[in-house]
Amino acid sequence: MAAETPTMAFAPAHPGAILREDILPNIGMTVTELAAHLGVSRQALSGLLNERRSVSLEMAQKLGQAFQNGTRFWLALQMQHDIWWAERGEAPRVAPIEWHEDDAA
Amino acid sequence: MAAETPTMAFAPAHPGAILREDILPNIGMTVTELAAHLGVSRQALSGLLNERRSVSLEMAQKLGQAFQNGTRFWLALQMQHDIWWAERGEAPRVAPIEWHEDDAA
DNA sequence: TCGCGTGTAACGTTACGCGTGACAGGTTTT
DNA sequence: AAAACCTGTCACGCGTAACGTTACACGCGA
Repeated sequence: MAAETPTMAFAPAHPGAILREDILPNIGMTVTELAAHLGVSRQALSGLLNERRSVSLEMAQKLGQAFQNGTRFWLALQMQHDIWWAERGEAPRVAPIEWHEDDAA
Repeated sequence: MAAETPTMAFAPAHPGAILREDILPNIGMTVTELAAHLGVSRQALSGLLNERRSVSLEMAQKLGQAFQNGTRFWLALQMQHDIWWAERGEAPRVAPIEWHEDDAA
């Protein structure tokens, strides 16, 4: 797999993209209805769908319950996305610290 | 594996705990020195070590560079920790939405 | 035309990571 | 004993970000 590869060709999908492209078309609900169902504002869901907001812990919980794929699925998706972009910008550049793993159990 | 198990016996270690117990004792640096090395305030590092703050994206980048284990290591640790606690509190409780995966490629 | 779904901007609230300044207790060094 | 250092923690202000509410605009189908 390529998860640990330093440079990926393109950014991992934003959670909102997954929701918009893979899920929304298959549940027969409008954005307004889904928002109400999740217990969030229509704007909050819209912002996520259009990738203007990140998936928060609370949002991840709600999505995970609604679609039965758990909190971790959505949060990991967001993390993946964040890391990719973080590695593009100017990294803080910290000098490595040489150290040895502790062999004690 | 037990990662997806609904209920784990105890909480995954806080990132600060890993840093405090596994790393700090093996690098021969004081908290003050490490903070300076990372380019963060002593208070910020102290808060993390004592598990009063979470690992931010920026902090994860710095730790990952310093200890050569990457941003993802620290961020995933924090995520694991957050999820565990989120599942303990009162979940938002959202009704499941039945849906079918899209079979189209 | 009217109603509905959607995107978006503006405003205030809340939460949190962070830096700086400051104080206290403990340990080491002189 | 006194000075120097390490560490934890509190207070303050700042910047950022998610969220709800209100409001406006556009598109589409009835």
